[in-house]
Formats: sequence, C-alpha cells, structure tokens
Amino acid sequence: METIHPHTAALIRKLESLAPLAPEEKAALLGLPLRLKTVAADQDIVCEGDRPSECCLIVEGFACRYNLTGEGKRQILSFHIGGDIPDLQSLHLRVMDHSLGTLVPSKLAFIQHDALRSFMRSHPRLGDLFWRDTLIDAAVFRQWIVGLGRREARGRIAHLLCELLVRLRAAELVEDHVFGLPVTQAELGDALGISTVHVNRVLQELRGENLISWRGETLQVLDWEGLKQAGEFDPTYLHLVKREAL
Amino acid sequence: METIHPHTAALIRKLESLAPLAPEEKAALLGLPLRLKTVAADQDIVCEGDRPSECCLIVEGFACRYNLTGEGKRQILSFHIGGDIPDLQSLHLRVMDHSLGTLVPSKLAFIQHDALRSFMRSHPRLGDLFWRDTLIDAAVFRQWIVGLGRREARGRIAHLLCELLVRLRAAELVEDHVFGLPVTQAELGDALGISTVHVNRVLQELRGENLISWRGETLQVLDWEGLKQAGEFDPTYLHLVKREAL
DNA sequence: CGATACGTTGACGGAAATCAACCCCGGTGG
DNA sequence: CCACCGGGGTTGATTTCCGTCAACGTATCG
Repeated sequence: METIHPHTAALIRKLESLAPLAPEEKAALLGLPLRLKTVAADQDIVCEGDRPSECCLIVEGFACRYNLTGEGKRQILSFHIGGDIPDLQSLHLRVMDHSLGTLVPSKLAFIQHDALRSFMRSHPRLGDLFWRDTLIDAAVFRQWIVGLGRREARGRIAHLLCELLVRLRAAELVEDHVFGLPVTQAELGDALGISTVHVNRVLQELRGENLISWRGETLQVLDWEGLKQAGEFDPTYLHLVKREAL
Repeated sequence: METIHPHTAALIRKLESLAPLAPEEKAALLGLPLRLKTVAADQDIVCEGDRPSECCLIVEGFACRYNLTGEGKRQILSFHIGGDIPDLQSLHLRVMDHSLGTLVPSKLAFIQHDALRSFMRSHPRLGDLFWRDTLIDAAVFRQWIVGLGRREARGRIAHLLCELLVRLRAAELVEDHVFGLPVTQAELGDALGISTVHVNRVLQELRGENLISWRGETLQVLDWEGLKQAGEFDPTYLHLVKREAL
C-alpha cells in the first residue's frame, strides 16, 4: 500500500476555498498517508454507533450523512462532495451519532486518526483550518435548521440548490451554472423534510418559472438571481474566501 | 479590571462533563482573563454580521442563538446555559452568521480571542476539548434537523425537553427531574418551527398525559421514560462522559 | 388601575402528507 | 426479441397536521 498520493488534490482545493495555503502546507498535505477505496452507490461508509479509527476524505463522488428514526424514516443531514471530510468530527467524538453513505460510485481515501492528530500537531495552522472546516459544517446545519423551521417547500429546495451550486463551484465542478446532481427526488425530500410527491410538484413549479432545468443528473440554474431570491440565499454562512460571482 | 476570577467554575463543570480534567488544567482555566458583564433579559450579545474579537462564556443565565428571516420570522438555533460558550466558533469564523441573545438576566464573561488562542497553544489538550465542544454543538444541530424534518410537534417538544433536562443536569441545575425553564411558549415555537398556538395545545397534551408539569418557570418531568419515548430521545449525541441516569 | 405580556381556546383555511395509480425507461433473462 | 421487472418520476383525490385569525383569560407591574 502506497502512503503518498496525489489524491489530496481535492482536499487542497477545498481547504484553499476556506483560507490561503502556503506552498509548504500544500506539500505537507500531499504527504498525508491515505488508504484508498472505491465504493459503489448507496453504500454505507460509517454507521451510527460505530467507533471509527480513521476519517474519510471524499476524493470523487457524492455522499450524505443521515439518521434513521424509529419508523424507518430517513433524515439526510448534509450532502458531501470531493474534498470534504464528512466524518472529521469522529476525531474528537468517539461514537458516530449518524451514518455516512455514498449516493453514487465514489473514490474515498481514509486517514488514520493518529496520523491526522500528529499531522495537526506539526502543522497547527492546518489543524486550525480543519477545525474551521467543522465549524462551517455546523454553520451549514444552522442554515438547514432555518430552512426546515421557517421556510416552506419551495424556499427549502431553492436554498439547497443555491448552496450546492456555490459549494460545487468552489470545488470547480460547476461550468456555466450547470452541475451534476446525482440525487433522486426522494433523497431531496429526505434532506428537506418533504414528501417525494411534494418535491416533485415544487420542482415542476421551479421549472415552470424558468428558474432551473433538471434533466437526468444535470441541473442547470437558469435564473441565479431568481433562485437566490426564492431561497432567501445568502452565502455568508459558507465562509468562503473566494466570494466572486455569488 | 481583575484578570483572575472564580467565574470559570461553570466552564470547568461543563468541560468536565465532556472529558476528565487534570488538576493543573483546572488551575490553568482559572487563570483565563475574563471581562465580566451583567446583562438584562432579551438583550443581544452578538449580532449577525458582527466580527467579534472575543468569545462569550455564560456564567449564569439562559441564552439562545437565532436567525431572522426575510419576513421577520425568528428561528432559534440553540439554547445555552451556564458553562456554555455559544460563540466559540467566532474564533475561526470571522463573521457571525447568526445572533446571540439572552432570554433572562445573565452574567457573562468575555474572553479575548487572542487570549483564548494563546491559552490553547499552551494547553493543547484543552484546545482539543474546546474543539470537541463545538463538535457537540454541531451534533445538537443535527438532532434538531432530525426533529424539524421528521418529527411532528409532539415529538419535537418532547425531544427538546429531554435534551434540556440532560444538559441542565450535567450543569447541576436539575433537582429531582425539576428545573427552571425561563422560556415562553412563543420562544419554544420559534425554536421548533411551530406556531405559538400549536405549542400550547401540544403542551396541554403532554400535561394531560402526565408526562410533564409546567407552572411558571418551573418544569417538572413526571414520566421520564414516557417523555423519552415521546421524543425518541437517545442522549448519545450529547457525548457526555457521565452517563448515569439517562 | 389600566397596560402589557403571556397563556388559552375555538373556528377556519392551507400547505403538505398520504394513498393510489400510472408512465417511462433501462436492464435482464427466458 | 420481447416480456417482465424495478426504480424513478408524474398525477389526482383525499386527509391531516398545523398555521392563522381572533377573542378572551390571567398575572405582573409601574
């Protein structure tokens, strides 16, 4: 098993969207020991109740964190893309209080907690940056709460699409307001606390207003200003350094 | 202005609920330079858009974080009690993406970011513990999302009451399943995405089933098992070390 | 003693859940 | 080759949880 990989490229890009990186910091990141793995769609990476000893970096793909309730309903807590480390919190919280799974076939890279800890000791500035990343994670949760508590279906969907566009653009996965959204309407509903049927109706509404078009797995934002307005979207909470074209 | 205070007692108790502390660590915490302040009820401590240079430790009182939407609706994001540092995230996120305000007259203690940063450099284990605290914060957000997305009013209220009971017990503010809850029904509604009217009805339901009694600012949990069941409450997500009597 | 904040109650309406079809499409296998 | 199947999307009918409106009770306070 190799221990040095170029697969940290996505991670470096992600971290650079949060703060500028010095060349030696990027070099250090390239030295992180990774265990690579390719997984199919709809596979659990970590499960609620697990006590993982490593974190999962998404190199390529699409994943989500979720919780299951008593009646078998699923609540999706967040979506994750290349460069994200969705279970970074496991470094300091022994037990997983939710699960993490893929939505499409994905390339993952696992980093041992020990390796991460000693890495952050030798690079405290990057340690702080990882902390910052988990704090932004929490900020996204807060916005999600606002949506679930105070916005109706239309606003929730619009807001989520705005958020994904901005995050995917930071990951350089958006071309001309078009991006791949490999998510079913049922999954959208599980994320936004809306039934599949209603998700469908609202999407048709948004399409009818020419705010978006969504064919297959390709989503195009036709009216960025209109969509932002529909979702009351303000990207401040994502705390990105590059704020152009928001 | 004094620089050494015994007002860190609440903080120490809080941190001890997350991980055991060594005597020298407690001593170090007592040396944190604090700026004390007493504020009335319903006062903002920090506002959305601010760029604070200090964090706020709640010594005594009750506070909440909240967001206002376009139509002036308020979404409360979390409740905070003695020992909490609700805006710890401002250490690494320059701009506040939400506001923080008191619910009752409270004693606050402000700690300069610089002081906190240098403190954590000299006490890395405590630095990690602060990080852990913000991660638990995020875990609480996740549970709120599950509640807002997947539980109906009854379950949301029950879950919130369970959470408050457990957290207040960790802060040694619960005696015999009785605690002070200085929150109006309107505020409960703003926290749970429910209208005041409906909060009222559900509370009557819970009282009618003899799960709780709530007179004035005193809440008594009459049927702990029943309330936990009503809210599908599992305290794992709070990641407390003392897990007795949950 | 009004004023104000909070709690309570009833009537009505609406956003969205649920139930139940049905369509379309790609895969698979007899 | 085509029948069958399953997942995802679409649509309509019906139900329900909860919001809104509006009124009234109650307690605290200057």
